[in-house]
Parts: sequence; structure tokens; C-alpha cells
Amino acid sequence: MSFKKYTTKDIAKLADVSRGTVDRVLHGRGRVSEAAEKKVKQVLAEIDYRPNVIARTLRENKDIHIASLIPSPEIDSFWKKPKNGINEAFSSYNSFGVTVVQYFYDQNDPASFKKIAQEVIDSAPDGVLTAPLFKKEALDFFMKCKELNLPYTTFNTDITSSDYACFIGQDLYQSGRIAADLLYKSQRELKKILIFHFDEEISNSPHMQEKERGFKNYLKEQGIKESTFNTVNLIDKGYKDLKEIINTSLTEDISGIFITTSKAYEVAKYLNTDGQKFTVIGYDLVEDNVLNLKSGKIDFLINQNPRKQAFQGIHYLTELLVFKKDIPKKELLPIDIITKENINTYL
Amino acid sequence: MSFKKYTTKDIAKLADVSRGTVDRVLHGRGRVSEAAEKKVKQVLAEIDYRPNVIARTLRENKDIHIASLIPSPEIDSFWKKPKNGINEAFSSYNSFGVTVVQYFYDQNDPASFKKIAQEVIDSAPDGVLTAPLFKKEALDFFMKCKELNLPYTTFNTDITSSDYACFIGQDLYQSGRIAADLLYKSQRELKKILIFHFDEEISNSPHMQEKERGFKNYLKEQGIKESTFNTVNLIDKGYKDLKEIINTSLTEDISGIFITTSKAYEVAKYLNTDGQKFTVIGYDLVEDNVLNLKSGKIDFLINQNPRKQAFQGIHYLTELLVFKKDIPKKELLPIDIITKENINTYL
DNA sequence: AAAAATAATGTTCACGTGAACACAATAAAT
DNA sequence: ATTTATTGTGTTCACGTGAACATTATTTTT
Repeated sequence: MSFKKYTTKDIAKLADVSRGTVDRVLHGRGRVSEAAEKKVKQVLAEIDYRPNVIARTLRENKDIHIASLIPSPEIDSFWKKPKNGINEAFSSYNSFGVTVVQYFYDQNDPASFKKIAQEVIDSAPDGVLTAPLFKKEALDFFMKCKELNLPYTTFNTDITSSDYACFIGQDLYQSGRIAADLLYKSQRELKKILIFHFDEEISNSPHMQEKERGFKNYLKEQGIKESTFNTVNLIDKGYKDLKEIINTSLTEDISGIFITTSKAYEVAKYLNTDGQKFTVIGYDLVEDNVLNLKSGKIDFLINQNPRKQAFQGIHYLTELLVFKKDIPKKELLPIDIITKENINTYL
Repeated sequence: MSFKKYTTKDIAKLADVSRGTVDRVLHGRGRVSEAAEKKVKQVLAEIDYRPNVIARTLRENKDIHIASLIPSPEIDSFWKKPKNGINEAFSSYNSFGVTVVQYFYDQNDPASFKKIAQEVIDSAPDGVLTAPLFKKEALDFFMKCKELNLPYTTFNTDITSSDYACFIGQDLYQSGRIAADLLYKSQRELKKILIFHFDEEISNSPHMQEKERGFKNYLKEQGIKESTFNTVNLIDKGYKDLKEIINTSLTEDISGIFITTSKAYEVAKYLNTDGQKFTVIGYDLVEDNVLNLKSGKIDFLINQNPRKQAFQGIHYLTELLVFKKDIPKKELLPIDIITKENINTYL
């Protein structure tokens, strides 16, 4: 399956013109006679010319400056993994002249996003990777990017703005269904089911609602009644009520607990290690969740693969900016099911 | 985190020598005075010089010819996915001058491996990717490669020969444990468990035994007795006895069926879609398995990710041969759990 | 001391692309 | 009819590396 590699020099010879003319045709730079253009295009149609990306990249020899803008991992450790993904991508691609500067915002403060986003723009990057959380502020930011002709990729939260960008994430509705499927498979009969939303900011809520919708829909398809579910919203940051809520719930006979965010470990605090008759399902491989998975307090975690999402975001920017390749508008990553037995293969 | 990019020209200026001398020092090509060498090395120690891979690759401008050697997908459709992985890697990397020629052998015939392996060697490739099945023949082949200084990567089956190569695969023992964990989680009490080995060739057997060992060990840790298991070996190609075996088994009350190869669909033929009280677990997302997973005859599939294994094999050869990077001796990929709800996110 | 051999260093080319530049041929303007 | 635009075409350079080649400095041999 190997074909001759044609160069512009070859084309020039075949079309009986100079390399300069070939180049002008290839890049539509004008200043070419109709006859010459025709000859060159004819040759191009016959052979499968693919520009040598290596040579082109060397020629351009420009440092590509990418800025990333994600919530601070100091505030929510969930963001450690995207941060690592970005670092990994950086070391993979910096031999191609890619440089990544990371910016962080406070996920509880839209104003902080706005402020740092402006800093990002002021740094005049060639591309931006961002995990936006606040719809209004994000759309403002995206509009500015578009005006500046600044390509950006987004991940985690799909704030669809236009077909200009590329989103990398997961199908949230489906991930809710998967949780339900696991719960259903591990329980002979379904009694009460608890659904927990940890919602420090209203901004997260479309996220969580999609998951809940998928979760409930699946179970309703199996004939489970709406009254089986008990949805709990926790909006304070201390989660003071949590202990009481759980203890009260456990006096009843429950079949499962579904936590729609990475905060399953908060629930796990009030559970026993062994002999749980119910199934606990949460999201994300943050450290505390992993510990509870291993100890048996959590049965399943759904991996959103935030490391890979972020990596892929940088990857696509590199493909676009360095290698001038086309990139997809949207990529949905696999939804991994994690148990205490396969967790180690994911770390 | 962006540093100045030093070139050999910069180094030459800093060390007050010519670029030629710098190059001789860098590549240990001799013909350099002690004094000059010292100066250059001093500069090199101070700055973090990283050769520009782009420029180097352009300079070398050699087509890297990789040969892949895997079992024929025509004989066992499992090998379609590695084949696709290889094709994908080919299109990802052929812009870097990488060419892959695929060779296939008959997985039921060691002599065929030997013959095609010789063809591979005769084609004088720069690197080889292979999924070996026959230990003796594989070791012969690896020895020849080593003698010829021909780098190779292997996947699927870990026939450890030396630290010369790179293996990409999975922890089979652990994957057996994962199957057991899923079975255990989805059954309140464990009655009879069937384990099926589809073993066309003895060559597969270490593979399957590792999985069985992990599977049983996990359950024994949960207090399940050895007598719970019923292991069935199927070595003929028609699997004539299968129907009777299953029908007989189903008269008893069984809790689960574990199939250690990609042939779960053979078992599924004799199962009902609905109302199964037992759990069926198999391996690999081959077409027939996927269909049975979706219809509910199979509950879980464990994904060995053969596509990615093969892709990664080519990837590492490219890193090594094109970009002169170091590659790991061994890489174990995540073990994915697949249900009818997340299957689509993997396809 | 001059010639020859060896060692050390510097210079140049090629890889393929993209664009600036220089030049030739034609058309338009004086 | 000569000058001046305009258009088309070919040539050259730079990107950074790696190695062949050319040159200069030093040592060894006669």
C-alpha cells in the first residue's frame, strides 16, 4: 500500500513548469496563466499529491502558543486530571513547537472566568483549550475568539455555540443509563433508589439533569415507578444535612444510590464497608472515590476520562495549527465502567 | 513553561566553534580536540538542547518500512480489529514517511507462521509488529530479528523473549478477576458456574488458563467452593457437542457462564433473550458478540481493545524509528467492561 | 627543512515547502 | 516608438539537521 511520494518538484517536471508556478496553483496565489494552471491541475488530478507535513512544519517554524483555561484543581481536585492531560499533551507535542500555558479560574465564580478569559485573550495565543462552566460567560468568550479568528476546543461541558469549535466529551444521558443498567443488573428487585446531586453552583445543573434523565428513563423502561426515586439536591458547601439524610434513608430498605457528580466520596463517609445490600454508583476517578471503590463502599464509578478529554483537546489544536489537518466538530469518548477490580488498569 | 529553543547553531556560537564540531560532539563522531569537546559539552550541560525532530526527520527523509504479522481475519474475525488499528496507525503516520505492509498467517498452522515470518524478514523492513501465537516459532522469529537488529513490537500474546522488544497487551489474570467480580455483583447467591474454553489450538491455552485462574481466585476469595465450577473445553472446530452440553446444563440451576475467548456468541446461540437468571460474560467486541450483547443474551463483554493494541504497536515503532524516542518494554492497556448500554460509545 | 600524513575545524549541500525576489514577456500608456 | 505597467514565470533563500567535503593546523616522516 505504498505509493510514490510526489513533491512539488515532481509536479513541476510533469507539468513542464517551474516549482514556483506549481506552488502558486496549490495555494491559489494567482499570477498564473490559464494554460499553466490547467496543466498543473491536470497533473494534480492524476497523482495523489500530499504535501510533506514535515517540510512544511520546518519551513513555517513558528512556535504555536496554546492557552488552556480550566477550573482550578486547588478548589476541586477533579480538575487535576485534565491538568495532567494537558501536561502530557504538552510534552508529546512540544517537539513540534507547541507551547501550552495553563490558566485557571474559580469554578464558583463566573467573574473569575471572565477575568482570566480576558487574560487568555490578552496573551494572544494561537489556540485555546477550555472547559467552560458558565454558559453566558462562555458564550461571550467564544464570540470574542471567533472575532479574533482564534480557534478553540472545549471539553467536559458542551456549551454549543457554533460550528466553529470542537467539543470533546461524553454522552451524559447515556452515562446515566449505564449507571441504571449496572444498578439493575446487580439487584434482583428494585426498592427505593437515592439520587444525589451535589450542586455547588447552579452552573452544573444541566450536566446532572441529563444524567438523572438517562438514569430514570432506563429504569422506567424496565417498569420501575417514579415513586421509587428519591432525588436529593445538596447546594450548601458543607453538606451539613448529608449525614442525617443518609441515616434516615438507611432505615428504609434501599436498593441503590446514584451520585451524579464526582462527590460520591461524600456519601461514602456514612456507609459501611461490607455487607451493603445496595449498590453505590458515582462518577470519576478522583482520589477519594478510588479509595472508597477499593474499600467496597462504592461499587461502580463511571469514568468521564477527563485526562483524555483534555489531552485530546490539545491534540486537535496541534493537528489543526501545526499540521493543518481537519478536526471533528464533536468527539464523544467511551464511557468506562470502573470497579475495584479494573480500577488499577486505568490509573 | 516555554523555554528558548536552542539549535546547533546557537550552541556553536556559545562554544565558539563551528556547527560541524558541535555535530561531531553530539553524535560522538570523533575528530574533535579535547578542548573543543569540553567547551561544547559545557554549553550542552548548561542549556537544555533538544534536537528539532522535524528538521531531523526531513533531513533523514527515509521511508520507514514497517511489516505487520498477525493471524488472518478471514479465518478468525477477531483479527479484523487489529487489522483496522494497523490501518488507522498507517494513515496517522504515513505523513511522516511510514509505510506499513500487512502479512497474515493461519492461526491454526504453526508452519504458516514460520513461512510468512520468513517472507517478512525477506522484505527487509525497518521494524515489525506482530501478534504471535506459537511460542516456539515466535521465539525463533524474535531471535532472527534481534540478530538483524530489527526492532519489533508485539501485542495480544506476551511471549516474553528478551528486553529487546516491546509488548502491548492486558493483564489476563486480572481480566478473569473482573469477570468474576461482575458475576458476583450481579448474583445474590452463586450456584453452578460454567466456564467455556474454545480452544481450536493448544496455542491459545496459556491465555485462557490465566483468565480462568483469575476468575476462580476471585470467587474463592469470596468463599465459593471449587465444586461450583464446571469447566468445559471445546477443541473441535464445529463445536458439535456444545448444544447438548448447554441444554443439559440449563436443566440445573446455574448462576453464570464465563467464556474465556471471543466465542461467547457460540454459546449465545442456545440461550434465550429474556428472563435469564444467570449472567453471561465473554470477551471482545466482535460483531456476533455485540449483537448478542444488545439482544440481552450476553450481559457483559470484556474488551481487550485489540484495535488499540495494534495501533499502539505501530505508534511505538514510529516513535522509535522516526523520532528516535525511547519506548517502554511493556504497556498494559485498561480492561474495559462493556454492557449493552455503553457498547455504542466504544464502536 | 621540506614533504607527507594525520588531526582538527569550518563550509556546503540536501531534504521539501512557501514566499520573497528577480526577471522576462506582453500589454498599456505616453 | 520608446517608456511604463501589468502579468506570468523562474530562481533563490530559510527553516535545523547530519554528513560529505574542503580547508587549515599540527605532527610525523623522510
